[in-house]
Amino acid sequence: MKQSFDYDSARGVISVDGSKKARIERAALTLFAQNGIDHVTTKAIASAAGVSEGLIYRHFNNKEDLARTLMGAAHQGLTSIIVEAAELPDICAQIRHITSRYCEIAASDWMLFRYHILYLHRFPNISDDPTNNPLSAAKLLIERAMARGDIPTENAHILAPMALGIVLQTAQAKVLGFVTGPLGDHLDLFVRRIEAVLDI
Amino acid sequence: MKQSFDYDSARGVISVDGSKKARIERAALTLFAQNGIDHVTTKAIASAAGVSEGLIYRHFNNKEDLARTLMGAAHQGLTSIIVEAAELPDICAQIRHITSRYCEIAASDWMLFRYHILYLHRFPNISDDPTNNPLSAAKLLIERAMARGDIPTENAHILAPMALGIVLQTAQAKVLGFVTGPLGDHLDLFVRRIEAVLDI
DNA sequence: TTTTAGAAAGTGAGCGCTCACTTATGGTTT
DNA sequence: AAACCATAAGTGAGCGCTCACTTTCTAAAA
Repeated sequence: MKQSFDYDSARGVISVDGSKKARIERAALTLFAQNGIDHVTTKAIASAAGVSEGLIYRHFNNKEDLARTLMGAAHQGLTSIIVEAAELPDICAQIRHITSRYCEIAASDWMLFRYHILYLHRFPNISDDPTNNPLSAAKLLIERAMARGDIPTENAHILAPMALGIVLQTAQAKVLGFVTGPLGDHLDLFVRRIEAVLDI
Repeated sequence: MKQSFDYDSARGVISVDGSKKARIERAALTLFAQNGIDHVTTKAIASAAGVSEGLIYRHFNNKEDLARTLMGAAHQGLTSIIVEAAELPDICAQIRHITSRYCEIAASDWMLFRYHILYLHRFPNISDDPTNNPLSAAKLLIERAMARGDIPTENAHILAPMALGIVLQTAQAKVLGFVTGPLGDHLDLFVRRIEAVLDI
């Protein structure tokens, strides 16, 4: 089965060709993110995508498989941002890169971001791969910075969710309607506070 | 309708008498937190509570009403912790109090905590009341500390989710299985990093 | 204390309906 | 004609919820 939902790391968005499969994926992602997976019918996905219901089952085994595929793409995309950042020389540059890219995706594809935040926990097997998972990747960056002596040695395993949480919890507040406007408006604040959390 | 699910702020847990209504609520909370609201049938709730299915509808209008009542209790309980903290003299004491109580609840009633973290977004009308909502309450504490000159003036509206996120995102990591063991093990680290986020 | 009667609590079989998934049919390309 | 793609109609399992009925509680009347 062709994977048309590859993450385009150069542009920071999910690439979507004009194929019907891609239209199904985009329609499903939007509806899932807005209404919750269980409140979206396959008829509604087909209708929003402008295709027939049966076509969904030509490309995916079932609705859950579709939802999981979308989550896998989102998860992969967000993880790769952190993995890429390992190339950068110091932890400060890494933080700025990751934060900036996260804000970019939140702005350019809020539905993808929202879907990942709200429903990741529904697919436990996706995030339990320690090699492909934002928390593990972030932990690795932090541990390396500690080993280099760039930041004080501390419990990296707990600092990783804390650091990501600076951005993700603000995104959650945006989901709840508490925060309005683009996350990118607060990019500098994010970076400074993540540095504070890591005791830089 | 009698409200048997009042939050017991003296003990930090949800009080549950032996009534059948309370047993329905506890069974529903546990199943909802574990499996997601839409994957729990009313038959399963009744069975777990040891009552008939019809009894659920003597106490609640429908399944959604039950789920909303539970979320309201959880939300109220967690908000009141932050509101109570306003009595304390300085921001450091407030941070320690809130963090400590959050960890206590996560330990004593993890299902309640988990339910609140995972499904709050499903009930937008619950959190849009600015007088009864953890984010607003936290924002108020931060603004007052700024007014007193205890911490530098900054965007309190963004700092509030960041500060809560230190604990909540670690809790989310626990939901995902990345973090294991009680949150309370990291109480001191939480407090220090929240202070860092607020630039104390 | 006993009687009595209405209210409240409790039951569980089954109804109506939704929705994920299938399949028979029609159309298009090679 | 053969192979493939797409559709719309169809199906049945499973769900929330109802309702006729029973049991238990409460308290006033006798």
